Amino acid sequence: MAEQSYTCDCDVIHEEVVNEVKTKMQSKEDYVQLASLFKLFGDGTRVQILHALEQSEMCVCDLAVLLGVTKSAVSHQLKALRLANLVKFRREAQIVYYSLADDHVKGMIEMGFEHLRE
Amino acid sequence: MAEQSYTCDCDVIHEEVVNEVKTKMQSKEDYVQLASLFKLFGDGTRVQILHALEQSEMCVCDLAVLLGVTKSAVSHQLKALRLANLVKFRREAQIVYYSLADDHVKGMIEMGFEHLRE
DNA sequence: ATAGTAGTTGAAAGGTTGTTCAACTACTAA
DNA sequence: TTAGTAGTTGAACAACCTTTCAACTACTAT
Repeated sequence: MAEQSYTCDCDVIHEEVVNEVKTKMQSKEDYVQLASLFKLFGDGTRVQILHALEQSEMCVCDLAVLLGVTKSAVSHQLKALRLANLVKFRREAQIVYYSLADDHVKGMIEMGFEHLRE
Repeated sequence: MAEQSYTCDCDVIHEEVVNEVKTKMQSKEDYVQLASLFKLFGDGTRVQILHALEQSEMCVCDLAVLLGVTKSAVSHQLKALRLANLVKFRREAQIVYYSLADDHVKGMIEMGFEHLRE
């Protein structure tokens, strides 16, 4: 068989399988984007914030007290969650109330906890 | 009200809400464990491996060719996935075949892609 | 036994990430 | 206006993560 320009360091062992699977795969960028989403759930503080907001909308100070971290740390994480459209917020005087943007978050966290219980 | 030893840098604004939410929260370690699970989906290479194995069991070289990375990189990531019981494997002569450990993985990835499409 | 391929592993290097700190804005109350 | 609290932000630092490289094990075939 003709030589191919592999970017890896080994031969194809099951070429048909690889080709078949290749047709089912999404683009590289899609996976990077998907990974970025999961990454947001991949931090103890952030996942706590998300689970807390599942129970009730809360302001930055409430979250800081609940988690035992600084306002700044919470605010930084909320910004990341905001940019990914996982949380939304409303301002009332000086206080900014955060809440979950939709129900996907709840489903993700439930599914995660389920896997751990198994 | 009596002074409390807060580990954060602000006052409780909505004490009842915080106390109510606190009763619904899991332990800190539970969130750390949950975050560790999500962290595994939070890397482009790993999430590609998982999605590929959703289609068919494959050996390390197949995966390396499919993703365009070295055997070593794939093997390192597979080890992490193995330790978290997300994938299982069987050896046949020199070849080690990997596959998904259960159906939770499929559900997680589906839910993630769904959120991105929204 | 020898050579070859599949796969694993530990260390090193570079990049990414999370928290802290200090300075800032936004809004309120006197 | 002034003081005070809520919240945000950027820089810096430390911790962590991913890939690469080189050396290794496991198994096969001659």
